[in-house]
Amino acid sequence: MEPTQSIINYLDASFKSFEPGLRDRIAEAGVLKNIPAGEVIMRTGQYIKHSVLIASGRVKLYREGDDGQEVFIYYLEEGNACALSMICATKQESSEIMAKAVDDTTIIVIPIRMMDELMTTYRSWYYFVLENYRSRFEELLTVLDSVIFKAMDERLEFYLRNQFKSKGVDELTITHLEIANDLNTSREVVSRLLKKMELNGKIRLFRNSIAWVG
Amino acid sequence: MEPTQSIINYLDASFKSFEPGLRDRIAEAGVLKNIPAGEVIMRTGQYIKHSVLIASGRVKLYREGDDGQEVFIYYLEEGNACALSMICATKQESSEIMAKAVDDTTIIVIPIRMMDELMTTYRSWYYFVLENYRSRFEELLTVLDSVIFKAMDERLEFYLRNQFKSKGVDELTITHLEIANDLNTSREVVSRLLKKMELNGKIRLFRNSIAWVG
DNA sequence: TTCCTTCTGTGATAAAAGTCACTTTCTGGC
DNA sequence: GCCAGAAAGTGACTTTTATCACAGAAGGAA
Repeated sequence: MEPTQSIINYLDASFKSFEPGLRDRIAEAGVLKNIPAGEVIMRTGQYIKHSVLIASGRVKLYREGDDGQEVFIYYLEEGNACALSMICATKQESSEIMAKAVDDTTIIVIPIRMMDELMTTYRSWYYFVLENYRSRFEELLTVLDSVIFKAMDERLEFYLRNQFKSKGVDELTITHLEIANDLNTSREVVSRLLKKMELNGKIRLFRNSIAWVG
Repeated sequence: MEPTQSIINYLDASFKSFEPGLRDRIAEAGVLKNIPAGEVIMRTGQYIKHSVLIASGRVKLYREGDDGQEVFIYYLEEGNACALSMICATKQESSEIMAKAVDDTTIIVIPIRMMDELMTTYRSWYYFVLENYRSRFEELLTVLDSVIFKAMDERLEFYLRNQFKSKGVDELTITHLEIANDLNTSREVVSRLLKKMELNGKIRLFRNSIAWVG
C-alpha cells in the first residue's frame, strides 16, 4: 500500500473529526511509522521534534521516578494524540514522561513547524488539540486523585477497572509484579489485596491473569 | 479609570507576548472582574462559560476529595491563564478543581465563543494557550511525582520550597494546620516533620510562620 | 521426568503515617 | 493582668504499607 494513501485511511478511520483539507494536508506532510510492541517511543529528558498521532495500537505512558520506577499514568489509543508531543513541540522543551508501545503500534508523525499552519488554518485541528489536552489533563487529575485520596486497595481497584475497560476484556493477562510496578508498590501488597478482592467476589485469580466478576 | 483602558494596561504589563491586535480585541470584548482575597472563583462540577486570565493577584488551585478535603495543586499568578477554563470552555464540560483567590485578584474574563476567533486569528494567542497548558501539565506531573514517589517529609519540603519561591519571601505566614490540609495529612504529622526540619537547620519555626534558613 | 525459573501465597516484622488525648504556649481582647 | 481561643508540642497507640524470608505451585526446556 502506498504510504500517503495509508495515512488517509488511518485518518478516516480514527480521526473522523478532521475536516477534509486537514486530512489531506496531514497525509501530504505526515509520516507513518510502525512501532513494535515493547518499544519506547519517547523518554524522559528527550527533546521532541514532532507531533504524534496514534493511528493504531496502544501506547502506555509512564512517569519515571528517581530510582527507575515506572508508574503508569494512562494509555494513548487509536485516535489520540500525544498531548505532550504537541506542547513540548511548540517550545521544544524536554519531556518528563516515558511512552512505550504495548501493542504493535502505528503512529503518524507531523513535523512541529506545521503546528502554526494547522492551528491557524483548520479549526478542526485546534479543536482536536485542545480537546486532547483537556482529556489528558483530566485523566492526570484522576490519577492524582486516586494517589492523594485513596488507599492502596482503592488504587488497585481503580487501576484494574481502568485496565479491563481500556482493553475491553473480562480477563486480563498480567502478573502481580507488573501491577505492583505500575502502582509503585510491592508485589506482596498487590497479592494480598488481590486475594482480598477475590474473597469479596470481585475478581478471580489465575496464574498470569485476572478475571473480572462484577 | 475607564475599564477598557484598564484591560490594556494589565495586558501590557503582564501579557507581553500578545500582539497588538490581540490585545485590542481582548480589551474590547473582555471584562475585568475583581475577586476579593479568599473568594472562590471556580468550583468542582461547575460549568465554565469563560476563559480567565489573571491580571493581578494570586489564585490557588485545589483538587477536592470526596470528604471535602482540599489539596493544593498549584498557584496561578499574574500573566497566567486558567488552563482548565480554556479547555473546559471549548467543550463546556465540568471542572474538577477549585480555584480560590488568595490575594485580592483581578481577572480578565473572555467569553468562550471568542476562542475560535482568537485561536485562528492571533498566533500569539494560540502560543499563549498551548504554552500555558504545557506548563500547567508539567506542574501537575511534578505534583504527581511528589505524591507517588516521595514520603511525607519530602513532600513537605517540596511544598515549602514551592511556597517560599512562589511568594518570593523568606518568611512564610502559615499554620501547621493549613499545611496539613494542603497536603492532605494531619496537623500532628506536619508539626513533627517541621520540628525535624528545624533540628536539621533547614527552617526556623515561629507561631504562625516559618522562616527559610537554606 | 527432572530441573529451573517465574509466579503466587503467607507469616513475621519494621517503618511510616494517622489518630487520640492531652498539655503548653502564644496572642488579642476585655 | 487575665482569660479564651488558636496554635503548637508530645506521648501512646492503631493502621497501613513495606520489607524480609520462605514455601509451594505452575510451566517450559533439556
